[in-house]
Amino acid sequence: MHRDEIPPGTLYLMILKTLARRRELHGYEIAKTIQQNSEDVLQVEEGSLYPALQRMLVKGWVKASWGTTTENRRARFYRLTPLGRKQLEIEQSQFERVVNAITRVIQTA
Amino acid sequence: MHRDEIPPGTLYLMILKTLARRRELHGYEIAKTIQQNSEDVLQVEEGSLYPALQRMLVKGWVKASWGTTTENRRARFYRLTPLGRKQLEIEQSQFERVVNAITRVIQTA
DNA sequence: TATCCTTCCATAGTCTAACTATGCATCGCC
DNA sequence: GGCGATGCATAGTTAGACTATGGAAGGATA
Repeated sequence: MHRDEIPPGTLYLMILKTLARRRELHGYEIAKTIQQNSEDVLQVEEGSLYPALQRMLVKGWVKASWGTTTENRRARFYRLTPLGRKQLEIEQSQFERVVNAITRVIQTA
Repeated sequence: MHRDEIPPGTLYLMILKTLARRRELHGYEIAKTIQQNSEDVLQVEEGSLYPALQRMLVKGWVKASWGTTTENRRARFYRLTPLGRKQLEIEQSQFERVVNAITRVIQTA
């Protein structure tokens, strides 16, 4: 089954939202969660995910701590910060706003 | 009123769709049409539009011819090619597919 | 034992495309 | 004269998702 590329910018939104409902997740879990929730349409490449998480750390949207998974593997766990939670709201409303606008254009046009 | 940036890739879609229902339009008209149909949410910058039209010419999605506007100005008119029409269908279904997937992620997550 | 898949992290480098800034020209209006 | 709107176009910047690649550790299997 063919997978599509993720439109630049929306990766942040999906990561933020995925983290918002959990206490903490590590990178691999985030990727798998997004893939599953998109019903396999979206595939988050590792070369996209980890740089994005680094940027989000710098921006202060997430915090990270090293730990071990249930399978006893070394992993880095990410948690949303209050700033990240605010950013999520911004990104979400922005997304809806833009998608609605585009939809109007390609319906009305 | 704050305007949002256009997600990379969707500009093609909006231009194609805008041209699909007209015989021909020049660049400035395309920009204004998109802006109006989006209810002023989307602002197509000239520095985005004209390079995009050039690329679409190269791809063979549009044809161009010089003429004069109703206001007697020199302008370049663009028309959709059959290839452009096919591309429109591709872009449109791709857009819906991806947006639906993202929506699932940010609702389910 | 060797091999292979999966899980997990990370970086380097490429590439697309939307952006800002800038330049040009003409028209109408004040 | 100046200014805004109409029109086209290019140069250079930037963000961010991608490919490719590297590593390490676990479990399964031959």
